[in-house]
Amino acid sequence: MRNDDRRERLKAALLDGAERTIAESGLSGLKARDLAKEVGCALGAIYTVFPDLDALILSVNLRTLALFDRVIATVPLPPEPDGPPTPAQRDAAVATLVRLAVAYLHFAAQNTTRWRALFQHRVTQALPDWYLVEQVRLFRYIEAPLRVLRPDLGERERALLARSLFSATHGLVSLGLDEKLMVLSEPVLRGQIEVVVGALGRGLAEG
Amino acid sequence: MRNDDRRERLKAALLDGAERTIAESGLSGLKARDLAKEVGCALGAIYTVFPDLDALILSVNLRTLALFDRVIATVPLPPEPDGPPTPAQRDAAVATLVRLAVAYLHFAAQNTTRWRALFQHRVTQALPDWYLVEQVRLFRYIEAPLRVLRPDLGERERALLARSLFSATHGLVSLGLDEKLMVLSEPVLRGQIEVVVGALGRGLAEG
DNA sequence: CAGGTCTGTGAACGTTGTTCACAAACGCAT
DNA sequence: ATGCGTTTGTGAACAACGTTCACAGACCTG
Repeated sequence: MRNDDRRERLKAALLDGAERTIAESGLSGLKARDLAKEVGCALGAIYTVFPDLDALILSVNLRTLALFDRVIATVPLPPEPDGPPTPAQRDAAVATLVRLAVAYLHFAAQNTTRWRALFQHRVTQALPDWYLVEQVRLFRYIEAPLRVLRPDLGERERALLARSLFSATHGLVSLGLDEKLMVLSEPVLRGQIEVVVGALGRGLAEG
Repeated sequence: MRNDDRRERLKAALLDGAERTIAESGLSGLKARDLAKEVGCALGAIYTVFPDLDALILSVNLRTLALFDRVIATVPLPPEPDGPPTPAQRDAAVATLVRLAVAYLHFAAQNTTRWRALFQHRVTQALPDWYLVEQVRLFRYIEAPLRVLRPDLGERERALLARSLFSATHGLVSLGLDEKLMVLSEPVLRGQIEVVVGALGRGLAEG
């Protein structure tokens, strides 16, 4: 029992260390030897807890997703009317979409490297189930305002559209914060998100 | 002179080989030793033409951008009315935006690995000027229909909005073709792009 | 053709992630 | 408490990578 305990503590220490390093220097800054030195274990000890560094990174990414989930959960969702929405309800739903997108931007801007690791990390083998489950959970937040804007859509179509709205927002944030194109400041980027997501929401409602 | 000639031929051979390898196995499949063997030169010869592999990749990426430019140039752009646009002109502009986005999707789907290399490749140092110039050139295609939809915007605001529209479309395509979320088929993705970019265009016009 | 310059060569270097024979620590029965 | 089998952590060793560099050979020039 004492042994399992140590194993758990080693795992936690590795996750903490890896998270800190990624937050500080990005994914490419994570080196097996440095990490071992940081947590005070042997190089090989890492591989007694995780099959490889990819699995470790995936676990760190899960932490990031959970952190984001706690942030996004604070965005108030609109009540869902039964019939076709009134103009005011429509505007409220659009505003919710914008708030969700801005929350995403804010999180990405405040946790740039950790957030980048979520997407920068290319996967070699199939992703574990818990990773996909967490993703679907996050999409549900988008589905609520969509139910107001497009009550005509079926469950499946709405889920697909939610994913697309996330993808579009992610593109805005991702390329906005990327050095590859010119980096935009968060306020400018927020303005663009308000314009684009706002237009998107209004366009969806009338379509 | 004969010497410069050989140098040019070596450069072209390296670019061809690297392009082929990237198209076949992605960025991570590009290895200095394999490339040298493929083009029949010594390992060190690569570094007489390019300072490092990053520069080589950047040159391959420029080729990809040029290839895409030839594709996107075939999309017909709407004539630009002087005053406020008629509803028909507005619809035509929206249709152009959708066509541009679909062309982007189609190119990405047909040249997946080459296209991925454009964004997967994280840059360490500042990007060369010619790279940025090419990017701006591509944004111009989006600016034309925007001029119809939003004649009220200034040059700078319109350029920014064009960039944002590209970013949103890129997000749709990028995550749509990514294995990290579930991969969508090109037809499904095209449908989503039509819905989202269409709504976006209409929402922009009325806003 | 001789001399100097430039260029391609591939062995060698430093850094990676990952493995594995061995030693140390642990748990349990005596 | 003590001994013994098992499990666990160790870090040297391995393979693969990008990059460098002393040297040998090819090239141009007088």
